Amino acid sequence: MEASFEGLKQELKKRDINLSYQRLKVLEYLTLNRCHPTVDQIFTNLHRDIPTLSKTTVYNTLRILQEAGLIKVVTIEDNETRYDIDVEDHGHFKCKLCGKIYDFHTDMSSLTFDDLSNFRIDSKDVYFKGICPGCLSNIKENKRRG
Amino acid sequence: MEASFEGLKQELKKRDINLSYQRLKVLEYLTLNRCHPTVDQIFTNLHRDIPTLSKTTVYNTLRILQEAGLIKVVTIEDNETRYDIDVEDHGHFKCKLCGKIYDFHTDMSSLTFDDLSNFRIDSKDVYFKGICPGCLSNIKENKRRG
DNA sequence: ATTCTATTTTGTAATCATTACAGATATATA
DNA sequence: TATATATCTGTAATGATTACAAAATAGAAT
Repeated sequence: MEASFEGLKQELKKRDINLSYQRLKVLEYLTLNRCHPTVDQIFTNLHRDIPTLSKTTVYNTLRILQEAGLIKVVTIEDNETRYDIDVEDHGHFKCKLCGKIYDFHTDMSSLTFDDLSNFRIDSKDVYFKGICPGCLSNIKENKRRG
Repeated sequence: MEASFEGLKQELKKRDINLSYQRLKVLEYLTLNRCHPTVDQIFTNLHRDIPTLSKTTVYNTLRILQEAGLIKVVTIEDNETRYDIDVEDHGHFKCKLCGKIYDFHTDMSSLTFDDLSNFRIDSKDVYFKGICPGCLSNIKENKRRG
């Protein structure tokens, strides 16, 4: 687990971001928890290991990592900003019932759209919403039982 | 302008939403201002005509209209919830420089993605970010002038 | 038109996420 | 080790949104 630390350090150095214990820990958390955590989740979990950790530091770190292109912000819902270590193009599906966010692979280049040739497109995000298989089967189960 | 009121009333009645002056005005504002306004923009503008209007009412109304499927929430940015009267599938492009949000037509059905056949997909959103033509030419202009 | 009931609106207070800021701490360099 | 710089921390401030109760309004019944 601590082994990947070296790799993360390289990533930060490559981008001229000074390494600090807090920054490495945030990055490590995102690497190990690919569930698109919120700031609060990150803070609460890291706080167990680092009792002096401040939420401000988590915010600052996430901003720096995002500006460096190491992480992506997921704004699929308006009341909860989430963070994703996977910066490759992919889609996000949010289940309305359990709230879980699922990754799915999509080929963004397959998407046809109006002529935007005079626009400089830097990023593309695809967000789906609906109900996941687990919650769907729960619904069916409840119906059967009445 | 007031002529479209009748049409909007029908829309509300069809969905069992009681009509009130405030609700009609919010809906009318969104119909006439298709720039994906924020709550604050809607409130500030309507407040000129309706001095007693409360921001809470704007929030309540937007929630009701959204639940009825009459409007869509645009969460392309994490710090500003925006509202769109156009509920048909289409993409949103946000310019990083001027902040303006542009609509563009896309064919969502052209997008290829992983097997989600066990998921119930209710909505699809496509968000692009980058720089719009106007801001791009401003950049060029500034460079030329040094 | 008047009364009654249910719904909606309003305004304030509470909540929650995020940012600003300044002092304390840690890091890198000489 | 001393010094300068960058980072972290904790509190306070901000801004968006929600909760809530009283006031106002709309629609139905008389």
